[in-house]
Amino acid sequence: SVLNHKQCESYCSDLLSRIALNDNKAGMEGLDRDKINKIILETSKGSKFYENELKKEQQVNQRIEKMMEQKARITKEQLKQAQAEVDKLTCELERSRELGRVIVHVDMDAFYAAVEMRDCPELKDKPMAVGSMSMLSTSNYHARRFGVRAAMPGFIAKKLCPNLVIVPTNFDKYRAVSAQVREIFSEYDPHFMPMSLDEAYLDITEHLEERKHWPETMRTYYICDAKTGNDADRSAAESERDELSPVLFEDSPSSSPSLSGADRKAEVFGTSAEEAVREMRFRIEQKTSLTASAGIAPNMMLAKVCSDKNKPNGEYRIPPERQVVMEFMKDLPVRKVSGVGKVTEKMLAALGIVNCDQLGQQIALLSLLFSGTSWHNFLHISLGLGSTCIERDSERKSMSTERTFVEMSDAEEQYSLCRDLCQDLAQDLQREGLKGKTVTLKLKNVKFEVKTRAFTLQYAVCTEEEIFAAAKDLLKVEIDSVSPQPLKLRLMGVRVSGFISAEDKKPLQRSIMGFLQKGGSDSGSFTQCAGSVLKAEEDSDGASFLKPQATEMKQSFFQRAHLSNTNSGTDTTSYVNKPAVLKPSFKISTQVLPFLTCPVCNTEMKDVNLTAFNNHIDECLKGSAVDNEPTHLDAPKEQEELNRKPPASSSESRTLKSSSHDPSCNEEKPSTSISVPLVETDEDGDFKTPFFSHRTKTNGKRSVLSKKKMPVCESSSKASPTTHNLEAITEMSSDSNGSSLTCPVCSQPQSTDDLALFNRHVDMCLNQDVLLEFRESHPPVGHSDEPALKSVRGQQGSSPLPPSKKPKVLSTKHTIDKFFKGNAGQKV
DNA sequence: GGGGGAAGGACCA
DNA sequence: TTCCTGGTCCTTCCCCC
Repeated sequence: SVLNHKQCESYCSDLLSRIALNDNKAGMEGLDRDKINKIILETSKGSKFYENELKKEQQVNQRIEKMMEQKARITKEQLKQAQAEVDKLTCELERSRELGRVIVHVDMDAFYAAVEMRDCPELKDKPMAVGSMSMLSTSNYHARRFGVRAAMPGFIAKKLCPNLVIVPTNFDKYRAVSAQVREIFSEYDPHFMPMSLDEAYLDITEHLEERKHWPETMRTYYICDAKTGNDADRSAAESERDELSPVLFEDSPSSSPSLSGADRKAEVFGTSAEEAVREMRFRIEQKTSLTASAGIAPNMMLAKVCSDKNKPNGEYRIPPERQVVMEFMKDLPVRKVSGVGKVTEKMLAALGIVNCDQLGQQIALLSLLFSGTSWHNFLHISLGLGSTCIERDSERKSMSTERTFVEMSDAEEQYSLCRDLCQDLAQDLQREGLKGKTVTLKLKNVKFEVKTRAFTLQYAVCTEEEIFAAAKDLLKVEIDSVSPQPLKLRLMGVRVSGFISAEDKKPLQRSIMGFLQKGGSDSGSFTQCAGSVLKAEEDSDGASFLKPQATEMKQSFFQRAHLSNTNSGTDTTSYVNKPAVLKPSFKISTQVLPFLTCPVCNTEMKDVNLTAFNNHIDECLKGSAVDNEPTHLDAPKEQEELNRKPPASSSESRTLKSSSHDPSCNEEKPSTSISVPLVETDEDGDFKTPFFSHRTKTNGKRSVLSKKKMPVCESSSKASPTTHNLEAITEMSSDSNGSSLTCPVCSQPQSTDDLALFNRHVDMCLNQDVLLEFRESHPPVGHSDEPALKSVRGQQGSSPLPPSKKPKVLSTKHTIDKFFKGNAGQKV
């Protein structure tokens, strides 16, 4: 309402470049673009999608503005220097120009649509498309005359062509046809490079060499009987052209133009590249009743452009001569080149560059405005250069799955969907035997804004649990970041990337059980145990909080565990007696261990199930926190009960966390872990205990245990939650008259006549180096000078972690990490 | 300053 | 009423060593 007419026009023209018809496709020449664009615009206008496209367009315009400002600042001298550099590079590129390879790009014509038309001949003469009302995958050439094309929503296509028939996709069918086509490709190049179900690059150089010596019989193909598929026994009548080209494109050339008589039965193909490719297309057509187009050139870039030249059912060849290549490139619009999309096209157009000839003339300028990668690419294009080596067996870099749905605002539903996606992805990964380190969550909100949030683990993962453990934390941060408003999503995706190489796939890490078992043989890799044995520490609401550090922590723990175990030959059972100190944030599995001592009530348990042990500790902590009294159950009785108990659900398990009973406690504040030891330092921050002499950067405040009860959540600069927590534990461990206390580290009863003495004992029990580092890097929660976590992307709207979530388990990471580092090979 | 992770975006079929 | 899915690569920002 505030825009004037001119601005409106400008906005519309801006938008047109983004959502207007892209007629850069075969079969779409000479359309009434204005009319089509008007319909597209009217149908789209006002939608969230439209608004988002407008926003993106404005961003591109800003980029262009910046670029133009930059251009205005370029001096003649700079340009001259740049030109010299470009000339030098051009000479080098010319010297290394390779014209000796014969590269072919084969592309099936309107593939999905053609398959559907083949299988349902009544569609042949109708405008049709494959896809849904939301999105079309492809359209036939009848539909293209109406402006209907791939990547267009079906409802817009229906506006353009009300009679359009939309057929749902059937990928199993397309895959089967694709396999047939690929069989033929492999006969011309066994190492061909498939790009998708319907296209591939081939290097037929070797084939042509051999082909030269082939007798005619090896280059003769009989016309297939379309009814029986038998290509050895055919009558002349069955070889009518209708059967040769049964499906599509009445105007297109046949792949067998020489066949034009009643006695046509066989086709003899020559030895040239064109003939070999025509033969290949002929065979594809005979085998599948579908047509393909092809480009033949000295490199992949040119071959790709050529395959589009005579679509459908045609081929085009650029001979291996520099002059011809340059001539071909001269008038070629930059947008025809693979890799130049609408944004690049628009930016180049702003500089007056539309075709490749203009591109070549402006490389010096481009070298000052674009990145090195970009302008090098432009230079290659302008010279008609491209890859001459088809990358064989290139490895997959990532795998993902995503789903679009109607608006979803319910967090529980979102977590559930997230798990489903992780499950699907895990199955795909396992099917291909892949494991990756980076888990990425992709979210698209109802405004069509896309966000990706990634976390890189230290070890590769592939199971549903492992992937979900990371993905759900990423999701939680996003949900929390808009809380109390709901996160309104329309798409969610999960990706795993950073695949490990074959040699890395060997299990390097022992599982926690392997670690805990006496002389235990490794039961598997870390990744196997990570999902099933370990669980991220869980928040009171049952969902784990986001903590990339936590995952790192888990891994550090295992790494250390492994190192200490394998490097030193430590008796692993020696750790078993003190599991609570080592891994307070972990849920422990159902493995039965011979001997465990509860660090809270000091009960010894024999042959106890670890989950049950965990539950016991939870109960002890809970009971103590609520009652402020130690929980002392009759050990044998309790053990019996524990062994009967089923494993706790992940949402219930909060191992070794003390919970707050202070009504003033902000629920955002994390409950704290007992993992961080107390440290006693002198005024300079040096440790008082004799065997630690590091100087700390902290203020040297002395942490002491006091009998005075302090609320766990009351975090201040005076007392860290760690102090409170240990205090709580200590209180829990004291007997009723307070004359003795159980050390939470060594579990030995200690006299409490002198609390300072008890404090010192605890200090001695702990590796204080741990706390030193912890305190240096992680000030207590709520500390006034706590640094705010910075957003990774700064201005780009990424969500910083909620401050309250940060230090929860960082302590554990350092504790455990350092603990093992400092105690490798020692008994704890 | 370089390496590497995270996030966003361009581009492709 | 309704604008996908799955992939690669590049750029930018930021942190850490």
